[in-house]
Amino acid sequence: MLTNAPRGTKDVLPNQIDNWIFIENKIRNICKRYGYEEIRTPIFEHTELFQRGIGEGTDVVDKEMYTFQDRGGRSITLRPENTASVVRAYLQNKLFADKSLVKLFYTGSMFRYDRPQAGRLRQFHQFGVEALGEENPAVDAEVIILAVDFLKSLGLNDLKLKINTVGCPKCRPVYRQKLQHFFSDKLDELCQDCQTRFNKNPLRILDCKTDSNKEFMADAPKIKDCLCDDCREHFLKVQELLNAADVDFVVDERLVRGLDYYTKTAFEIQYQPLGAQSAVAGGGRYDGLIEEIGGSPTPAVGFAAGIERILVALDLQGLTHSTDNKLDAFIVAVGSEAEIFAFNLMIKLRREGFNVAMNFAKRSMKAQMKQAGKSNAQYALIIGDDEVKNDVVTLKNLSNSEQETVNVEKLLNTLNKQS
RNA sequence: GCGGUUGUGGUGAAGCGGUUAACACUCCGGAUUGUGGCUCCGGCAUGCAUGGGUUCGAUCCCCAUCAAUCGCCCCA
Repeated sequence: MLTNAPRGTKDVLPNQIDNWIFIENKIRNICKRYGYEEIRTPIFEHTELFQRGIGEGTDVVDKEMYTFQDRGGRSITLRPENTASVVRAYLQNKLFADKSLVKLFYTGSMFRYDRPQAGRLRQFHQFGVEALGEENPAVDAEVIILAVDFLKSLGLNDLKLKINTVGCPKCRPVYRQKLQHFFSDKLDELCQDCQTRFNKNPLRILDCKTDSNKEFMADAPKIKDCLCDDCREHFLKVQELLNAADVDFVVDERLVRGLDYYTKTAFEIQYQPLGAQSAVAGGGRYDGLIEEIGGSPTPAVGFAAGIERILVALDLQGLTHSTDNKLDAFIVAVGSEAEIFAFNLMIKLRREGFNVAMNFAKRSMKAQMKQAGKSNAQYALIIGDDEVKNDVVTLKNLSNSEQETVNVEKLLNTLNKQS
């Protein structure tokens, strides 16, 4: 057990790091272009922040949070998502004072006590964006387009953008009620899960895998028939802007977000080959959250994307990245005097800016040469008694096997010419 | 939280209730004196996720635990 990482956690090993850096670079790059600034919030917060922000009754809050008492008796929770924290930071630091629209992005670890499976971890990483302070649907569109452009810039194909509107506190309750009314006499025809959804979140019944193809579903009330004027116009405007920007999307009336704070626009980007965990990014507008957390009413939009899922998707598409850090030279040293000479030379060369390595295991010359060959170095620098005596090194070009004996000055010249 | 499948060395893996746990790759060593990439030779699991149990005997059977994976749920 000692040698096993806790369930649902993963080491990112050196051979994977280049993929992460590739993604992180794309994130910084696109956020800069779109005018989003990076923010880093604590990895844990007061439990109450998430309870209030995400909402009691949601799965995330009810059964997926890593919550514990710290030594001072406070209830602390490892963040299951970052929107609530960003909003908290926005309020605490009065970022709203600087400008009316504050645009932020983040990346980092999130924690959810879920049953792990492919693309679902207990510690996972999200990249997300939050635009706080503007109700204009153009911001919804901007955020969605940013997400799409980001994923495309990674080289992903076959992405599917789904959008919907979930209404606002004015019209959603109306819809909710209509749904409940509609299903009230069909309860016994619904599956177990849907019977609990009936009270908890009737919108989800529409999305149920087992029930959604039942005949009467077609007659279920549609949200678009219940929207208030404001929400309807908002949604149309978002679609208009997406069309204008040449972003393909489908309106999916069954798309419902699991977190309480969403209003109006909801969207999700799927990468189908991922299977059950196909959502690589999801988000929407949350005009009520900031007030819920104690600020003055402030509209906002955002999304989050799952880095690990993106990595799986990249892998499925064969888009792996590696930047091999090629060695300029590998030093082969035989004998204890030569070893010291070689070590000093290695340090000197590194200080000159070269990428140099040597073997510390006192292995045979043959073995060291083998290692030099495998290291992909340009040159092997061979140092034995003779070289030490004459203060020179034998420089062997590993690709054409030519070698010559040179002094350190000449060595620097040759290496410089190469790089 | 529920259900299915799986778990053999650094890796990919074969294997059977009974004793040297195939094979390939990687890795390590060697093929005369200070030289790699090819070739050849040799070495590398007292151990078959962990802990119990059944049995004369278990890596192969049973149970539990842990983990991975797939689906449900949820979501990124």
